[in-house]
Amino acid sequence: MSNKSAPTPAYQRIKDSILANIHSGIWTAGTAIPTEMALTETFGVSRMTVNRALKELTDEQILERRQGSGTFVAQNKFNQTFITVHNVRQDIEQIGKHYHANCIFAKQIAYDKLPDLAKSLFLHSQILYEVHIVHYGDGEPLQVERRIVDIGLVPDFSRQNFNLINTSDFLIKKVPLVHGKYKIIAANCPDDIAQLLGVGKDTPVLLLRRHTYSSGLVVTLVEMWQAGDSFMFEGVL
Amino acid sequence: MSNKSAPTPAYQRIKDSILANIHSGIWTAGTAIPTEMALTETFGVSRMTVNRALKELTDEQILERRQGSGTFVAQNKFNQTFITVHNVRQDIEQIGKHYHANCIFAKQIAYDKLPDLAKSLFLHSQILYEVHIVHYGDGEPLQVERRIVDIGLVPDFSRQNFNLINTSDFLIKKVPLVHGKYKIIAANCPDDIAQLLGVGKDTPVLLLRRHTYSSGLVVTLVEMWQAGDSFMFEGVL
DNA sequence: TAGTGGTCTAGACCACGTT
DNA sequence: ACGTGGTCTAGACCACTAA
Repeated sequence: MSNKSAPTPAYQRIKDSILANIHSGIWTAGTAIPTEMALTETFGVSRMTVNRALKELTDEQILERRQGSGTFVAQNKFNQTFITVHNVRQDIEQIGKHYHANCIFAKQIAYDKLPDLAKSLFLHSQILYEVHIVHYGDGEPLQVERRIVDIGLVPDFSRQNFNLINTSDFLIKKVPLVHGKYKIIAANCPDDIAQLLGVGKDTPVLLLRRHTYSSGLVVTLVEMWQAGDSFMFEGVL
Repeated sequence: MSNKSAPTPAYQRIKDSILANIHSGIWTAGTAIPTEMALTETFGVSRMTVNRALKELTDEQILERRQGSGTFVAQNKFNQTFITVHNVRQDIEQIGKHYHANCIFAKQIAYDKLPDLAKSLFLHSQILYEVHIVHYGDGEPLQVERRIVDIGLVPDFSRQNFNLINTSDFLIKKVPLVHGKYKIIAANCPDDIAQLLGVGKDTPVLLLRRHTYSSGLVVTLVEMWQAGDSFMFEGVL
């Protein structure tokens, strides 16, 4: 009765079979697919194995399950697309360019000198540190990072050399399991950023702004500016 | 011996416990966590239940598993962020505005009148259809959609009323399980788009460009323009 | 009430890495 | 050789939905 554990696992064969039925149009969005018991008999496997296949397809938003009712082909897919935002360094190296960084500003700052946006986020913090870092690909400036960190929560931060250490890499080691929110905005490039990026003033740029929490407190607020045509977010559905 | 199926499932309690250890800093990135057998005894559950908890945390990129070696706290997290791009209609209705659409252009177009980008994608297609649609929130134009569809693959497309039917919703029904690539670009708003969006020329705008495949052929190419400050992509890590 | 999915058990064999 | 995770079984009880 034991399974010979063929090259392709049973749950994968079941997934492939279901995907083939959807792909070929036999099962369209909203269609009820066979029950777990039915698939158990069709494929000659235990219910747990069928369950795993269906659960994974549900996690991938391809199926939708309703307890007491059945399993259905999901409606979405087009409507929910994921974009992956990587580390700057990874992004730059992935397009085959040599990466380096230059930290041009690193100072402790007073709470009342913060921009309004930052004030609303760092309500309970007194000790804040700001860094400005330019990220280069093959010697060309591709991204400007402006970051504010609550060094009450990450005391070592101000003692790092950010020409060598990536701020994100450092923070994730010190403050694991963070949670954040971000926005991508198209903006005209302010003067100072334009100079650093080597583009004309009022060139359109992508601004990614993110603040990151740990245990309910904002650890860091970061703005990443990049010239619109030299860099972009990219992803696969 | 049977489990009483408490309000919170056993696998969830195990996940919570592991997350608590990571969150509190007891287990940091790279740390090896207890083996499945050890957790089986600790929590008094079967190995399958422990396995589910660990598998889910691995899928969520919080743990990393190495066969023959062990389970470890993952390094990433900061470095891979997901942005969800929804349907325009969903996005507009989610911010509490009334949605409506206006299709202002819908014509079959000849292959040699395509822009270069489109030519490279629709190599094998002869019958192409282009639509321009403006999406409104509370009567205000928020997004302009320009789309080219291979109606050799989706013949019904040209007969729809896109004031009422969402192009994405229609396509996903006709061409299930598609696969696509997209880019988000910051650009200066061209004249015609600026007029439709009701913004000044050269206002910075977000341009999301996506082409979508089915069975290896490009089904549709779409450009979605939206004013930089009135709309944005947003997500949670 | 009958049928569905949600969860769980107590075993098992296997592939892989480390020793 | 040994311990790890990867997969699987043949049952089971439960919660939920629909008839």
